[in-house]
Amino acid sequence: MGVEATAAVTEGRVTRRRARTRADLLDAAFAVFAAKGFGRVSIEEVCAAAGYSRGAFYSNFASLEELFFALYRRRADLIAEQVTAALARDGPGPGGPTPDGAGPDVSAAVDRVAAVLLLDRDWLLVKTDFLVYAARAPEVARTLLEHRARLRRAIADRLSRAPGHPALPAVLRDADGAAHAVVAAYDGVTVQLLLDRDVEHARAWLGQLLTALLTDGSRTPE
Amino acid sequence: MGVEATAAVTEGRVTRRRARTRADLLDAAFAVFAAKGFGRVSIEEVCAAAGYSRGAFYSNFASLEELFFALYRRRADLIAEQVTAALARDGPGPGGPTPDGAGPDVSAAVDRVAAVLLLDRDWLLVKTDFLVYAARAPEVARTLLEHRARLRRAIADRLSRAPGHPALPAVLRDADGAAHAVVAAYDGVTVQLLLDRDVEHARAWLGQLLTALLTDGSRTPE
DNA sequence: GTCTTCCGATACACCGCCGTATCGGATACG
DNA sequence: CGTATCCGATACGGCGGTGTATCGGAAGAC
Repeated sequence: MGVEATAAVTEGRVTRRRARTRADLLDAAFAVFAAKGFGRVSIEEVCAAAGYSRGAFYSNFASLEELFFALYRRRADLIAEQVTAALARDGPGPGGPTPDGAGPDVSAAVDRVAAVLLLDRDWLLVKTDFLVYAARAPEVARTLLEHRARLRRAIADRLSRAPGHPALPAVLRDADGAAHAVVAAYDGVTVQLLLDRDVEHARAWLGQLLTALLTDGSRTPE
Repeated sequence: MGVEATAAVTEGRVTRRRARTRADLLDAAFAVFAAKGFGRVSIEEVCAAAGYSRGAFYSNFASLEELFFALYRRRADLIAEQVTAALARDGPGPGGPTPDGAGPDVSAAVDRVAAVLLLDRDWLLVKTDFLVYAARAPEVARTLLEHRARLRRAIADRLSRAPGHPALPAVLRDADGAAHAVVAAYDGVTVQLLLDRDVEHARAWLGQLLTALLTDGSRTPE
């Protein structure tokens, strides 16, 4: 993202050192949050991990929550980008056009998306912390809901653009319903993955689930 | 489980007042945890909410985590009981034998289970806190995984006992796979419910999801 | 190169909470 | 009803973290 750079340029004065420290703090915070969980982390710990003093922290953030939000937003936007990219990049590529039988090339897209979403355990941990936080703070929940809605829209778009999408089971009314289902499946698999730490299994399992959801149940991929 | 009661009887002395205090502390802790989240709660807060001093706490628990575990176990066992009960109580009851077309009377069982599982928001909050905790503590995760496995077994049993279970989509290999899917769907819906607080929607949505998963996709319930 | 501006390190006062030790009163038992 | 036992309230010392105010030094402007 060039956001920071442009901001640095446009914001009149400030920058360079400051941007660096801020980024360092965010990175360190991510690691610490992932390891111990937000709510078990003190400002001092973050500063220590980043190699700065508390003065630096208070100069950049008003509270630990503010940092947490910034951290989440940064990463969430990045992931969203990657997902939409993974959804966009398709069509009959050089690798061969949808050789599988489980549906249109939706299956390939599913695999790519699953790879992006389930890759980073630390992110899943932090994300779940954020969920727990949002569950008790309605305004924060709004943010998260909007983010999820954005993702769903991307998925729904992709699904309705798919060649064979009439294969959708009737219970999920439209592409939007299907997108809801995809997100739910993703969340469900995430929970299991957080507990058993078996990424391979999770990925395969998510694939199966999505296949079961998105394709006509009468199909048998084998 | 009658563990507490038997323990009280068999453990020679102690009891009455003590059991009361312990129960009070657990109840108060549940409320406080649900409201603020484990990790944002101090021992003092729990004691204050329960109307006891810290001395009472340390006389009954060694740490806040110990209380948290006891609390979770108590409630989780209770829920598990209710779920298995909801699964067991079926067959063509007085209300009419499975008038719907979405599958065997599995559908009715699904509704009952969904009612039990999604009813209490406070429990969902505490449960998610516990998940987050377990995600970072492998031994705790083991406990949770076993609990989930128990639930899955009950579900799988119920599914394989169902009249029309050949309707299962082929992607979910067997009844156990289907049970996995059910749990995943439940977890997914839980996440959404935690954010939007729409219980009605969640219940209906879980029903749809499970129907889409468990019945042949070619079916159209209308 | 100087000067201004800004950033982050240090020092300080403070508070909340923890864990323990002690003690008075409640509780069960004979 | 007396007594031994247990339980929980209170008091204490201490630690860790917070937020602020001050100051020295780096970074950019000219």
